Amino acid sequence: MQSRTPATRTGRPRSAAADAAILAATRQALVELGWSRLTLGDVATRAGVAKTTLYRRWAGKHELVVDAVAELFDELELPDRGSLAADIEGVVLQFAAILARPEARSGLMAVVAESTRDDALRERIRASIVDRQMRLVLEGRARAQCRGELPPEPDQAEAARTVDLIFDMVAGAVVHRTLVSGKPADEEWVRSFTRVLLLGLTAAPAEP
Amino acid sequence: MQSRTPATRTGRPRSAAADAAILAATRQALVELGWSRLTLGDVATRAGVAKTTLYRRWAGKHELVVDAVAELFDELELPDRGSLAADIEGVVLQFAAILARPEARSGLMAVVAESTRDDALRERIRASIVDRQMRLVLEGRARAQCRGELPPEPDQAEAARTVDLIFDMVAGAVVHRTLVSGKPADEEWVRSFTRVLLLGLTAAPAEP
Amino acid sequence: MQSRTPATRTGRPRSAAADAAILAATRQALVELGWSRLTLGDVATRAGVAKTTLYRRWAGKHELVVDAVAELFDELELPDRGSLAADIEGVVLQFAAILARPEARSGLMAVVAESTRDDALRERIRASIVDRQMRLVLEGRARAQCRGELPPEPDQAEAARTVDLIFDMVAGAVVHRTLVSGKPADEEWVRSFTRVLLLGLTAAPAEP
Amino acid sequence: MQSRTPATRTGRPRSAAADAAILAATRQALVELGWSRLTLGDVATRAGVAKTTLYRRWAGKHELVVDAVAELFDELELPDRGSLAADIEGVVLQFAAILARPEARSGLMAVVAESTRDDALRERIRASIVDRQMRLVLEGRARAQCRGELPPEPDQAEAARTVDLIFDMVAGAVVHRTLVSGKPADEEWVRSFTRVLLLGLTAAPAEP
DNA sequence: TGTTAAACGAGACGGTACGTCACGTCTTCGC
DNA sequence: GCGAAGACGTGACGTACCGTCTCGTTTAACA
Repeated sequence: MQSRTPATRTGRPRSAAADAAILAATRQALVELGWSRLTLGDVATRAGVAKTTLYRRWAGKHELVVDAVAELFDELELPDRGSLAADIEGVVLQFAAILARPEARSGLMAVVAESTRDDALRERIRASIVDRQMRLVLEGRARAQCRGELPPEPDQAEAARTVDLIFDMVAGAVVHRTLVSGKPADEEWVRSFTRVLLLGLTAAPAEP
Repeated sequence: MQSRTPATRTGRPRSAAADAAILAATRQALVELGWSRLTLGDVATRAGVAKTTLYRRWAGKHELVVDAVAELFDELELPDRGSLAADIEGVVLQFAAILARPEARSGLMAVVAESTRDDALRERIRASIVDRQMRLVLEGRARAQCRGELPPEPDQAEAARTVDLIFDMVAGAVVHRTLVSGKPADEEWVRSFTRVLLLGLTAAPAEP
Repeated sequence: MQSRTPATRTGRPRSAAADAAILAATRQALVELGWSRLTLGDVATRAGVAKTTLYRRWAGKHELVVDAVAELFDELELPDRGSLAADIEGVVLQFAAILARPEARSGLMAVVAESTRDDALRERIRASIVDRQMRLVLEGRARAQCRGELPPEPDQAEAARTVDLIFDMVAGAVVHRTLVSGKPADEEWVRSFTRVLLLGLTAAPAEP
Repeated sequence: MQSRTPATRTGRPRSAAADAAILAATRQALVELGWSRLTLGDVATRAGVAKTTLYRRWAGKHELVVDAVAELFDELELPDRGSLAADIEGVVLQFAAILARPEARSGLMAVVAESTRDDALRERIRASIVDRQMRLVLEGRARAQCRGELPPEPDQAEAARTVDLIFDMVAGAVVHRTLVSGKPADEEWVRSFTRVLLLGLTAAPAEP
């Protein structure tokens, strides 16, 4: 998670249990207190761990919360629901369900806000959170192409741009609906959204 | 801005110049320091104002930044560009230009993050920022209906839902593109986005 | 005490009561905890004062304790007891009484220890504590010369050296007896000490 | 402190070397950092020893420093210089030379300070440091009595009191001169001091 | 034109959390 | 089976901002 290279052989090894306890405590604190009132001292106490142990593993509040929130997105999956529309609706609903949880709501936007000034943090978010979501988009597209619902992309670069666009549209719409408009991304909304998106992607462009 | 009712007659009136100076100083500090390193003491110093004066007008960092950022959205306009597509492209580009400015990037997501736990703040954001944007969507739709590009909406509630959906899709996509993906919402991207959105909306059958 | 020049006119003035409360709390903590277990946070709490207030006035534990202990020496006086021997015995007993108090014992040697590496601290100790004691030696000598018990000193430099010597002998003996040997400098000991000292001084021929 | 020669004794041949290395490292750290900045982790590193090893042998910083400083006083000797005055001058100069060394200055007063609250520490200091010095006083008195410079003491208790007094006067004066007044106990000062002391002890008491 | 009451700058105040440091204890593994 | 390496819980450190509170001083509307 945070230690890329073990590097050392000697000495007492770091407690793996501590990592899990800290991340769980972080999520719990996010639920109860929200981002701005969450303190690392409190997280350490909840985890039954010393503050120093926490600082040995994470550089600060932002990094810690990225890792704690990232674990929430582990549950995102893309079971085959039979059609592209159903697949999209399914994954959007899953995504909305995660964003409906207070531990995600409180922390996610805060770390994104900070990432506009901290490239390392942005990279960490990309690797831990965004890529997890992006993978589903790629998977869904491949599956739809297998089914023949989408034509195979001849142009590699154009394909990447399209995937980016779709990803920003999907994730952006759900995030905005949930966190800015403050309304639930429920089944009805998801169905409307999916219809517009899919139609926009598959209908023949009536360009002049 | 923040004082609904002056209520008093006597005494020295509040300096209007101080308000402007404080908001300008806030934006300057956002540019230089970002949200997390911005302090109210520093803002007061930059504005040539005592901390007390600042606290007399705003309850805290979040409220202050909402107002400071909100002013950036005053410049959003919807000149008639001749077609719905052109109108959308125009306003999305304007929106993207604002989000590209560091004083907006740094602060916007932070207050949105906090608003997930603070209803008064959410309401303030809605009134100061979101409504300014939503108005353009309504205006654009009305203009498109005048032009005959869109059919008049018979169902009031359905119309409101559609406007909400469009708004979340537009704002969400631009925000996600700019702040999460970290890529510019340039003309090419905006054209692609607009094509998909418009196609999805206009080709949409009134499916049950 | 610590602020030589008030320097400013504007702003909220510092609380004089806080100073007194902090120094009293420091002495109380010295009594209960001793030097090494005394913490500034605890002192602040005892004084009913924020830690920051304490740090605004003193640079650290050493400086604070110097001032707190120095006040103990304010009570040193030299009433005329009729003879040089009686004067010396009186002041040595006073000095011993102060060193017998736990708030002095705990702190005094600690700051002296630190002063061997910190010239500013040494100077502060000299000004706050040592000079208070030295003044008594000078006063006692002057009074003895008035009485005719001691001859007037013709050589200025020699006189200074003698005063320094006497001071180191008096203060050193009492401190060593009390803090190193750990035995009380009671009346009997003081009488013996005074006899030796006085005999050594008055019988001393002006040997080259 | 690795022993190059294996010396395949399956006992602990390193133990003695480690002790010496740790004490030497302690003194070196005292010189470079002084008491308050000396840390046991640093001492262990300097000695090429694990912190664990250090804690197995000493209970803490105070105990360690007592032992490290005590070794400095091993060099105190009392060669026969022919007269009581010369003997005193000699030993006082030796004592002053030790107190002039930074490893003694920094540590000695600190442990004395702590010993005012810690009886075990006081006892350790007495046994390791004070008795070493006291022995010289006893030795000097015995030698002076052999020479006939001092009369034999008939009263045992009175004799002990006198020795204590002399010891406190000698050690106290040198310590105070060196560490509090911050001036060197050089030959001139020592000669003056010895003259006063000796005259005070040997002259006939002119008591009324 | 003088009163007067609020707003102003300055900055000290009681707090809270920060991130660091050293302590003294405890694992783990290598020699 | 020591002993180095180092992670651990603990707790104090000194700092930075917070938001509040005096102060003494403008300053503009009212009298």
